[in-house]
Amino acid sequence: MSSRNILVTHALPYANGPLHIGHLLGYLQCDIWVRARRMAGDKVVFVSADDAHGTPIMLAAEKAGLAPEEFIKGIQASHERDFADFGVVYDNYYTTHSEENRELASLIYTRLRDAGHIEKRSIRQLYDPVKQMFLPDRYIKGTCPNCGTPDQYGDNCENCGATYAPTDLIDPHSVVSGATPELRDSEHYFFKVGDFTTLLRGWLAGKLTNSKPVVHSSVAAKLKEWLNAEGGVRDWDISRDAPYFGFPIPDAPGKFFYVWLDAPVGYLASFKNWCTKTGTDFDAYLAPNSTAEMHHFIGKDIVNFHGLFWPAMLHGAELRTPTALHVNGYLTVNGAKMSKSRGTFVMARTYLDAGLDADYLRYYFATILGPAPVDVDLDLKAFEERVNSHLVGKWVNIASRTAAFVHKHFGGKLAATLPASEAAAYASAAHELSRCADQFNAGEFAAATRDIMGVADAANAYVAANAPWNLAKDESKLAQLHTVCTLALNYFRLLSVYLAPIVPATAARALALFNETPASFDAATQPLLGTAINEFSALAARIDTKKVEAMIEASKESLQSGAAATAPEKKKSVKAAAPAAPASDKPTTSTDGFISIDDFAKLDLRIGKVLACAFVDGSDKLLRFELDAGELGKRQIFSGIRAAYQEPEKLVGRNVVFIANLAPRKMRFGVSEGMILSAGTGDADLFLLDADQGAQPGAQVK
RNA sequence: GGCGAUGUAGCUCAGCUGGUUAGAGCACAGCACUCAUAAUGCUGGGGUCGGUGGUUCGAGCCCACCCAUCGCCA
Repeated sequence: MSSRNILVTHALPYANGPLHIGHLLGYLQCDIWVRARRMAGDKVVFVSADDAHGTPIMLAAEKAGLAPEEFIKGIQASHERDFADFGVVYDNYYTTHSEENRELASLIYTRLRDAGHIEKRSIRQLYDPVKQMFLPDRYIKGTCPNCGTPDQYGDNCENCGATYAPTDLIDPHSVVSGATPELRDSEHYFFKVGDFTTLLRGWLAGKLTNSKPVVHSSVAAKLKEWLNAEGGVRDWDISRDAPYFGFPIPDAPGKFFYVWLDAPVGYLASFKNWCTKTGTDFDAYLAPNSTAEMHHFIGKDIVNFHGLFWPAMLHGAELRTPTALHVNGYLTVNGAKMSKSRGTFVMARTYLDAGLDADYLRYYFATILGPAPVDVDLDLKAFEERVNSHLVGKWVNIASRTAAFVHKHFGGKLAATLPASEAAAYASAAHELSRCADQFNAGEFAAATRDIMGVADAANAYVAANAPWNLAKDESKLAQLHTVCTLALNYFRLLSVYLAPIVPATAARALALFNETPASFDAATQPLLGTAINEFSALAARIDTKKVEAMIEASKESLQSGAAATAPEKKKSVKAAAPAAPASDKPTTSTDGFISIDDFAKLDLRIGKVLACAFVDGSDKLLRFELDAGELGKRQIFSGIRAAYQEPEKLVGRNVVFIANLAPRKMRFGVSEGMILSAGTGDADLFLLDADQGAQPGAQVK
């Protein structure tokens, strides 16, 4: 049994929105790896944090009418709940907006500065004179200088794909204030990454890790490309001007660390926070000569930060460099980029709310994950089939079809011994799966699940070949029956042990059959004999297609309610159908049950005067309303309240309340342009909301 | 435009440093079984391994060029 000391992190989720299943790909991969290392006997410290700084968060908080510190707390709570519910368990989950992080970031910066690796120079940037702040490229829009398409972002054109500087835009304007930005000079601080080219080449070649590769070969190729670029690795701009939500740079008034400087430092800050709580020696892991390992799980979009800047920063600050980067690709759904209109941009919470089991997504991801940073696909049909077939049909079924015999004929006890042939069969299977520990270690999850299912197939074939249901009919063959069931249940136990890192909750229930908990791979080396087992009860249900459909449907709906209000900052995030990209901007959404005033403001509630109301031919639920909405004109709205209002003509003249900016919905009887509000439980128990006399049609409800 | 990754049965993928008739799972067809959450077992159909041209006694695996997809950079 090995006994490595390992510090593990995954990319920090950005604190401006909820997690989606693309994020989960990398996080679950990381959690599976951690669990597998622990079961192999290693000591693992698994830490993470919310990435809480940067312009997008500052502006999102402002929009929500909250201080950034308050804003990020709500987001973090939602992240932590999602992680817990997907079985991702940390030793410490923290935030980059912490005292430890401020100290560490400052320390690293100061050491780099004192060693001469920081340089100041003036750069020219677009400035928003109204908002009085410098604007990141994404916060400037204008007409593409290449093809003339209007309303394009400051870094590239969606239409022709051209890339350019925001200063090249024709008719540029700030998406924050709408003002025309002006060019201004500002002094910025740069980290001279190029000073560390030799170190980085050596690190990539494994010279600091006893020749163990630090990244997958394809990632190494990419990093070498950057290292070999003409003119070397360029200096990295690490400062931002106030106002900025982040840490001030020591001795540099008005300057703040760029979010990407303190984000990876956040790994260490979370770890340090844990060290303090547990009395662990931080330096034992972080000193340059440490024998502990440091592994980072990241998405392929942030390889440059972790494969160039980060090792250079660490080394320059006299800290150890990472042992390995585990890079995952993007997640596509049904073969295409996650899409809000197709309902495949699924939030982690939406998956759970649809009633789907977290372990099922973990398992599916495991079956498609390898060590290469390639894009993988969540094919929803394959997801159902594979989970149903592998977990329910193969694995759980082994216990389901044999445990009852043990209780019925043998008092619930496994046989005390196995005949030589059965003992050998078990040993062979256990030996075969023992290599899974290495497969998990190498990130070969797909290979591991293939091998595990191979043993499950063999176990089912064994049961079929020995037909215990026939043996049970013959008194003289009961011993043989006992043997068959005992071996089959031991196969089941063996499989449960090796599946435990992937489907921890289900495996825990499985091993509870034997009064065991998933602890180590070694536990499965020997079969369990002579002991009592518990009654078998269903461990895993087949996926109901309707739940998957409901999840897709719910994902479509979340678009409709949020689309209108978040216009300025939605595009870039669609591209990142993927892992945590800490500096990307995603639409802001509410978190833990509370909504912000901003969320409320998205609803355009209005008074509508009922001009006409009648039954709808062909529907026994709907009433067709025609409303006078004042400045908004006339609206046709279908409302399912017929059971409560049998005489629709009597509603004419009332002032009802309706949602004016609900996305129009095409129905069989026409387009419904909003939703009329009523109170009650449904059917006949529904009461229209209305306003007192005097309210004008079209008046806003606030 | 430069560079990189990927491209193997309907789908998802294995194929180690080149070596006999290219594999698995799912899906599909037939048969068997009835212990089990209609789960399981057996059998079968199905691929000129993106294309072309090379190297080699021999290439899915090596080389060159091309095509497609994705990405990085300018």
